[in-house]
Amino acid sequence: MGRPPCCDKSNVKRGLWTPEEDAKILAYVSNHGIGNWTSVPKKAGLNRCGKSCRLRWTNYLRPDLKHERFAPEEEELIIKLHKAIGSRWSLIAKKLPGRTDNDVKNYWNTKLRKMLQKMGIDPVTHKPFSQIFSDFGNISGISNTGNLNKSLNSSLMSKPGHQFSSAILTTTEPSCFKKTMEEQVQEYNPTVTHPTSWDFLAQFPVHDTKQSPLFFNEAPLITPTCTFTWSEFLLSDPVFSAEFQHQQEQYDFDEMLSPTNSSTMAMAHNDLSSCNITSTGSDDDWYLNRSVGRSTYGHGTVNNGLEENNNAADHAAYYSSSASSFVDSILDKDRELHSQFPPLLDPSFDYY
DNA sequence: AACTGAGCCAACCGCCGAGAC
DNA sequence: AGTCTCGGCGGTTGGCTCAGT
Repeated sequence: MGRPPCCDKSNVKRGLWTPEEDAKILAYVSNHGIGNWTSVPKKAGLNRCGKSCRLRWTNYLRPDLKHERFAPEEEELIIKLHKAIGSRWSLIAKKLPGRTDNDVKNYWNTKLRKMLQKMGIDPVTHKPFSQIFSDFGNISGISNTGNLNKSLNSSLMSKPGHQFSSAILTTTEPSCFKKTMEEQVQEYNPTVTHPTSWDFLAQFPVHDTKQSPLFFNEAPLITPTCTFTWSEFLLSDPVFSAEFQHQQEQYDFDEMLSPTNSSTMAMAHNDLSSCNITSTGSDDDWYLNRSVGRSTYGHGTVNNGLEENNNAADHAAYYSSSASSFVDSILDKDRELHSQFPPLLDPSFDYY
């Protein structure tokens, strides 16, 4: 039969590693090098699974690891590579010396993904939300609802509680997706000649009119089982997101990687250049080469926002710069909504 | 001071392909 | 040939920290 198991899973220590355990791993590796991890716990005097030892070494104890914060150029490279190859963290980490796949994955999930969402960019497709909804508006056949469902659920509704219910986004309930956005809005309100995503959303019944104003606390809206965040939809709307769109269009990684740019950008460029096909010609390398360098991101404001230490300040400045017009836009749009869809809104929420 | 919730990250889980037996 | 583990990987979770109330 096969090999014996590496350890008794039920009889090994789990959880956080102590400094003493780390010291044992380090001492063992320095004396014997990296070999068969299965035998490491026994030889090093540890009551741990070999797999756990390998992970501890790989993700934390390796001497070549960086433990400081991610640099702006690292952030940019992660975003660019993620756009190119998706969540293949080990491949991305290989392009970031001193970083592990776990590091990159954690950083993406806790920082970069949220940052892109705040900027109105779908972290899965790396497209502006408005474009997704534009594409969505053009969907006329049932065949595309699966992709739409995946895209919406994975990007816009990243939180568990922020998902479209299957009652809305499945092929078994296609009524609202068999027609285009325009068709549905105009069917509901023929006076709307050029419906936006806002108009499309407005046709759905309000969930609970006793709740506080929907715009400012992201209350569930569409149906009792169908929730989303207002801010994300506002970003997707052509009216509200005009400024965001402008910034996104300027966020062009191709230009960012231009040799004429700063040394930081040149550094990223050099790193990316190493992604190109080599003599080994692996599929992964081909994938990287094929995809990297064709991003449509802009740069400038967004680029500044990527800098860790200045992140909060830059984002605050970025958002506040358009705050008044943004609020005005909301109020204007709400007035319009009141006039076009009076049954949908509770008059008690007249907050302007 | 106590509580709460969000952010963060180390560690675990489960799957897969390769290879040992 | 079949069964099993190893090593690698991406996804997820548990628990710690800290800011806000």
